[in-house]
Amino acid sequence: MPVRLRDVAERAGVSIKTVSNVVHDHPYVRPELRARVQSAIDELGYRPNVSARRLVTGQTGTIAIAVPGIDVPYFSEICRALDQQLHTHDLRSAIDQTLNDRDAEQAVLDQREHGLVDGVIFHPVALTPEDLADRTAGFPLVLIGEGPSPAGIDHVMIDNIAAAEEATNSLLAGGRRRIAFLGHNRRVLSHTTGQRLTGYKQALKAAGLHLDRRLYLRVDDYRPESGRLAVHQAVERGIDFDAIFCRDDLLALGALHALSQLGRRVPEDVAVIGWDDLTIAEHLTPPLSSIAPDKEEIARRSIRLLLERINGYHGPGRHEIAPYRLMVRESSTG
Amino acid sequence: MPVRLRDVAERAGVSIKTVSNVVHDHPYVRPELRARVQSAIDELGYRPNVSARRLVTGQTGTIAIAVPGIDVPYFSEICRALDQQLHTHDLRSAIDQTLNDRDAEQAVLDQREHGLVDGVIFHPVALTPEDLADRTAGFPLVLIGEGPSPAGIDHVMIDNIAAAEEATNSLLAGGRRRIAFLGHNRRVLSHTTGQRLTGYKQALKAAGLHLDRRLYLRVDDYRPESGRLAVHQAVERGIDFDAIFCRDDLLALGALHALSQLGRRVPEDVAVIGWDDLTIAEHLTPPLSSIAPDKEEIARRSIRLLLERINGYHGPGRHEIAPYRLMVRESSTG
DNA sequence: CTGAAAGCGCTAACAC
DNA sequence: GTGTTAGCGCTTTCAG
Repeated sequence: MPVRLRDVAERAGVSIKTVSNVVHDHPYVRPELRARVQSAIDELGYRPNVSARRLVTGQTGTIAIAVPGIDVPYFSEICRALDQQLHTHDLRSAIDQTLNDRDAEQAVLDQREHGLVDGVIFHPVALTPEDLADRTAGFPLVLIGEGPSPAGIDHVMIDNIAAAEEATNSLLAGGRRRIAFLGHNRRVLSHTTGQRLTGYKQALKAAGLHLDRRLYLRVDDYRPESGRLAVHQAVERGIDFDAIFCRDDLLALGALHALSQLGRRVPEDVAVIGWDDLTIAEHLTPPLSSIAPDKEEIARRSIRLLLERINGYHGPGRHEIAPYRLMVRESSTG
Repeated sequence: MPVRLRDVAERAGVSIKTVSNVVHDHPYVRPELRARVQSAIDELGYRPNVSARRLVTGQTGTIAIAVPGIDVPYFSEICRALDQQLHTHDLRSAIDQTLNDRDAEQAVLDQREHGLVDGVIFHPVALTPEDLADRTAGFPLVLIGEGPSPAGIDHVMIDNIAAAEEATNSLLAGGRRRIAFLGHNRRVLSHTTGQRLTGYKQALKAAGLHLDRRLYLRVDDYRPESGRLAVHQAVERGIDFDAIFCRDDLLALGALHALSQLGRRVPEDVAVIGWDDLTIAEHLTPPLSSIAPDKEEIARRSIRLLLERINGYHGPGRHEIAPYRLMVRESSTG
């Protein structure tokens, strides 16, 4: 049923090779022949069979992007950037959701199947450093995010500690002294949260403030609702704060919601800073200050590193730091 | 370099077929042999080659999902639902961004390459009815969204007119009389906007209100910033309104932002209703009322229709209406 | 129950 | 410049 190269060749009265040359825009095909072949292609509606091509070339032209959840805005935005940039390299993306599941993350390391993609850009969250170290080496892989990064593997991230310190400092500069940290994990501290918390602590320490662990507002996950509840609970317990530094914008959204419900004005009574600078951040009420990782740059660098691996680089793991900016908006001003 | 079936066969001292049987969990393989083969697989680290398998079976086990933008929250949420449900069918998804580009949408209809996916679930926005009608028939395709739906093609959507009417009615029931419609297109009216506008008009007409075209707040695109600007402009022009029915939640976000900047209270001065019921909607300030399309059901139905096509159904196009709910929250209450 | 062999559609040497 | 042909790794009849 499907039209093959051979069918086109017969129709045009040429050899398979000539058709292939036309399909691949090979130069040195007599214009007359080219035209004849092209019309045979059009008439027959020929479509190259990707699987056959992949089988023989061993290349798929596809890069896997593995993230915890495609509908988590930060990852949606990262995926959009990666996908778009991959297209400029004539590559396509294949997005994988790991849903915070360790087995699913193991599966992306394992590459249980061969010939599906040429490499993978991976934001792990559930894997341990050992998991990563154990991986079957060789397959082109670049890690993004704040997870563990064993020696041999390329990694792109922003400087979370510095960014958290800067955010906290801007709160301190605004005269805030009781700064809560929203997003401490109720169970094990995640890599991401840990680094942001470290920056927060460093800033407080540098300012000569003592650390009040009651200001760690804990959550089980990073849904806005969890942020909202955590802030309510803190207030119920009589914990006093004049600012909240949030682990990410989604928790910050929940915090804003809670503060509004509690009748606390933002930023007058409580200043709020988030992280990720989601597209929606500047339109929240009030517009949300946020750490803005340079997502385009994260995408650009991880693609570059991966392509080098695919093209044969076998050296040691590279560790790249992408830029970020602190976007100061109304939620933390004044 | 890569380990092939043959390598495993040699190592285990059996034929290729036997290895294949083990890989596919074929019954009737002597346990002893199975064990021997399995350990050869493990020792060698055998990974089946997907391209080869696809070439011979003609199946990819992959469904394309084509949407305008993967970082537009509504589509992220749809993609998440589709991807997750496809996994329960042992299918994987391949997400395509068309970026509102007609050529890119044409390309998904065209399927310029063969053997990449077994079918596609497609939310077009830029295609004309003729484009759709002209498509090379035969390839399994299901449309979602409010775009044109020519006779032969399966389509899943919600009843936009009824939903818009219901939303508008709830505003009317709250005593609102000057209800603006935010999201009218400055140039050509999109299918989606058109249907929602129709429902809005019908509700006003049924209530005996006359239509004031000055209440159509126009935009060039659906970014929050466009919604914010449109509301500012309306106020500057002295247009008076006590409610805004928004084409979608992102525009509604911009509207809330504008109203906050203008010092108009929501819902006291102006009630607001959005559309899509994004995850963030219930956490906005104030929580946003919204039409909630049943995304899981949209995913479920479109997958079902597509699988039927893939499994040989060649009948006429089906048109399915998925349910929706009006989520009434603070932004439109009182 | 296991083995041998044909061929999926394409690419790329290698001739001509 | 164009044609011939040998595989890429796997599935799948069909024998045994």
